[in-house]
Amino acid sequence: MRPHAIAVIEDEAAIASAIAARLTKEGFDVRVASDGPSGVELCLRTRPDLVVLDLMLPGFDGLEVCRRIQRDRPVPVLMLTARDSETDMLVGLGVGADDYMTKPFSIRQLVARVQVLLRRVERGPAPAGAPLKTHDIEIDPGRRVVKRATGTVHLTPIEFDLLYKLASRPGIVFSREQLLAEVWGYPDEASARTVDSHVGALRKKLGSDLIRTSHGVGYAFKESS
Amino acid sequence: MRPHAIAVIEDEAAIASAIAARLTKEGFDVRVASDGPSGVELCLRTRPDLVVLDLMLPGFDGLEVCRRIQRDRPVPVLMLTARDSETDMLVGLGVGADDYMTKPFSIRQLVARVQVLLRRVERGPAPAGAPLKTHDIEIDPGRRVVKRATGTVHLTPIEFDLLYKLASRPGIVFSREQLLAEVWGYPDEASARTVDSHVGALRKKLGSDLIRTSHGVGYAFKESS
DNA sequence: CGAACTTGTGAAGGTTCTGTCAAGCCGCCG
DNA sequence: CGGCGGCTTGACAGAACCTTCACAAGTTCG
Repeated sequence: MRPHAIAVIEDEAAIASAIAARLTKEGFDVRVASDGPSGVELCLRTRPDLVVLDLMLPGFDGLEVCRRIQRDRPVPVLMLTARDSETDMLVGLGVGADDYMTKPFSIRQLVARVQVLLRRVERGPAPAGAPLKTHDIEIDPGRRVVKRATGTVHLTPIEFDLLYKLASRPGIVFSREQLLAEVWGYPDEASARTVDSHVGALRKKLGSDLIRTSHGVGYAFKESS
Repeated sequence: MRPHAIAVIEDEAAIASAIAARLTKEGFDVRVASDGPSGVELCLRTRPDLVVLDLMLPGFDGLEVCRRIQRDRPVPVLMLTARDSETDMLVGLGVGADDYMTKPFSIRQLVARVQVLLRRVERGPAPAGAPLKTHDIEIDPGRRVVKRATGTVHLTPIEFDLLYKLASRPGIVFSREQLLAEVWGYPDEASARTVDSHVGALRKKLGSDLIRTSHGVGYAFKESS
């Protein structure tokens, strides 16, 4: 599986290199540009799987960059902004940004969101998100659909991500904190009990034996045999 | 399963003690230092699993502390800062901080981030634990499941941790105090007799010859032969 | 062999964790 | 604006678990 390519367009060298270093460490193929025009050029040339884009850039600003990149082809964009301004966000989302972070933010959080975004938008020629099939159940991350013998089951976005995460490593026990970090992306924005609720919802929809409770530890997807 | 050691380097006594109290309550082994030089000294001496570090310190500042600690060996750092200053964060991340919080913050949030950071690090270089296989028995810490020829055996959390500890060094006798410290984490949270109960439970479930009693000393897992 | 001490065992009691439900909040759409 | 689906949170009951205790059984050593 070829590593995901990520373009980082950010003029402050310190933050650009911090982000690039961490993403590289996570196994991504990272390219950096430090102003608007070269950022657009970089994206058109290398066709990254995801773009991390600063809103404030020399040349022309992040919104313009975002528009031009998206004109070429749809690509997930994680936008960064210095101020916590709601209008910034609205405008940003209006031109095709998929997520949004306000500085200061933690690099960890950024990595988590990048991963969530990539999975969420997983599609296209690369068969990266192969459907998982097991126990008469089929989980298709491309179409975000769950099928079983009796028909298609409707899951909410979080339910789907949670199920996919668990099913990606059958038998392995995930702690609530781990799930919050990896499925939600934001460890602090939900309490551990929230995980229980969603597990409960999944069991109600899919049957109670699909997800095993490891008392005092967490949850695991049922193993194939 | 020794408790994680955490160093807190923070000059404001109120904040330092609040953090220390909460982390201690969560089961961590906490040490506090109130200025840069003694903070570095503390870290070099006690080699904590994680450092909570204030950016603004008497002596030399948090960045310098961070650099010196990391020079010794890589250790996750959670950085605190008083102001919501962007440059602070950038520089902080540049010198190896793994996460970043702006005062005022909630202690709860801090604890959550500490746990996420520790978990993250643990999954990294030290693969938490490989499955142990011996005597027709398989102990898999990732799945928290015990298998034997006759099928899967259900163990409670402490039973599992205890068995894994003993089985990790077959033939070696562990004292009750040692087991309390390493499995329970806190020696004083249970009496030595509690260990006996759990050993009894394990024998009942797995057969009485798996765990050998060393009279007057402790218990040991059966040697391969 | 017997006393002193250690360990095995089972059950009671209290504590913590989980399953479940419903209320409240938010964003979206009509 | 009002309804709706989805997410989070808190409350509560029930389940799972841990600790402790008492006594029986075993071990050590004089």
